[in-house]
Amino acid sequence: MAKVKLQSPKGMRDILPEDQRYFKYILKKSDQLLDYYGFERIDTPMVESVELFLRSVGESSDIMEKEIYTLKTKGGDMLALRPEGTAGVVRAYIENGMNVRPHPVKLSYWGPMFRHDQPQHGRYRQFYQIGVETIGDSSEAVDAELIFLGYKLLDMLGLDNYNVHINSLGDSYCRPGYLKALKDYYKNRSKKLCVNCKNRLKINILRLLDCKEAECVELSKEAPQTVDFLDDECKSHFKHVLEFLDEAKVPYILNPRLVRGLDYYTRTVFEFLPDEENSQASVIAGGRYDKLIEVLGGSKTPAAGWAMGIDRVVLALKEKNVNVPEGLPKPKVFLVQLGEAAKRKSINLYESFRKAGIEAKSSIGRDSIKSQLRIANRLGVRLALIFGQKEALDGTIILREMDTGVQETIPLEKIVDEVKKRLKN
RNA sequence: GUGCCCGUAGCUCAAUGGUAGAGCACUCGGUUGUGGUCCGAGCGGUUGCCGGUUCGAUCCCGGUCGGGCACCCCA
Repeated sequence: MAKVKLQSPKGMRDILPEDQRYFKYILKKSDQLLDYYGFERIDTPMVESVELFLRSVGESSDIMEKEIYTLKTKGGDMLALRPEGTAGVVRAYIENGMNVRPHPVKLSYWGPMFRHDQPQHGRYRQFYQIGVETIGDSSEAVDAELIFLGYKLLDMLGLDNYNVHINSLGDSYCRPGYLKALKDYYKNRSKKLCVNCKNRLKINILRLLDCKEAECVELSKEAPQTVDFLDDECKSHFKHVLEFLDEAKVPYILNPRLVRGLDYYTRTVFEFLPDEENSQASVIAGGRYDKLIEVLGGSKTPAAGWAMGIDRVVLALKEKNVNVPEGLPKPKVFLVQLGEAAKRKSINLYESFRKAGIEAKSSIGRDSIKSQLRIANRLGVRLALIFGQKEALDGTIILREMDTGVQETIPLEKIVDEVKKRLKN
């Protein structure tokens, strides 16, 4: 068999130890915030039936048309790697009869998502999201709270350069009227559209609005806007959401051309984009999806939510040089062990430092004192403890101040206290 | 999926149409059980992979895989 160099699949990468602290940091902050706001954690499978996404995300969405990872089981079921989190959470809500819980049901999740897309800066085929869903409440306050939380979370993470772009898509009562107006508008102008948009005209007309082709952008400027077609209820809903945001001092930008790539959104849709102009790297996106639960077989239940791209947040944290805590606390003490007897006794000694809450390190496999002290030095510990044959026999240990090289022999039973004392100064 | 750029040791890079080096990193040593600086040694690459041109290719050509960027789209 030919030796083939193994590598991770395209667009999928390893998250190495030195990057784990970013994930830890982001997850910790989001837990702090979301716990307080009453979001309960839910985990759903990374694989679901294709049908679920077909019905939720939408057949004509790019996700279903070209990005979905599908697989056939040995039993013949068609499954898909989840491209996003909401569908699975809603499925779980219905399947587990969560409609009998007090509403709204507030759920949060995090985990890998999969899209077969062309990898690029901040875009991977396996990427990580944190998401929240508030199910069973149609009020404006929910939309506003979600947006506020997104804003707050970014702020807590040390990212304050994001704006909320917001729009309302209307609902099943008023959207048809809008879509018709849009269709009429484009009907006479279809010749000017790009190839893609000509296709969109038939399949998913809303998406014409966020095409980036120059001619299409030009046309969309004059196109009818969703807000002008909202019925009274939708209009009032949108207005109130904005009022809430004003009150909460969340800066937002009304963007009539903001539509989302997923079919299930109704009324409020929003995206968090960085300040820089023309940046498309949205880091949080979401909206209201009052129809989705019905579509997936539940009873009529309004809901809203968002998802945050963790990988993009990590990039932003690095770019902004945000101070992210080390993954492991810096060790204060290094335990040098020489010879069998010392190594045997070291296990308990090491453990007594852990119990005392003192960060210690050792390198149990190494024999020479030289290489062990080298490591101690590299780790930047303040104290080295030298524990050899002789000391193991005498029941003592040598305590060395790394800065000065000054050493002292201490009775073994007093060493933890002595280290504690010295670390205080 | 499309276009442009890229692919030499873990990292950063060098080199020549005749099969490759440096720095850093890593391991070890420089007196018996003592680090940082210094010195020395070692480890480490079928030059991403496959094929073509050639007497000969890491360098030329094609393909492929992977990466970067832009587009499409999106978190």
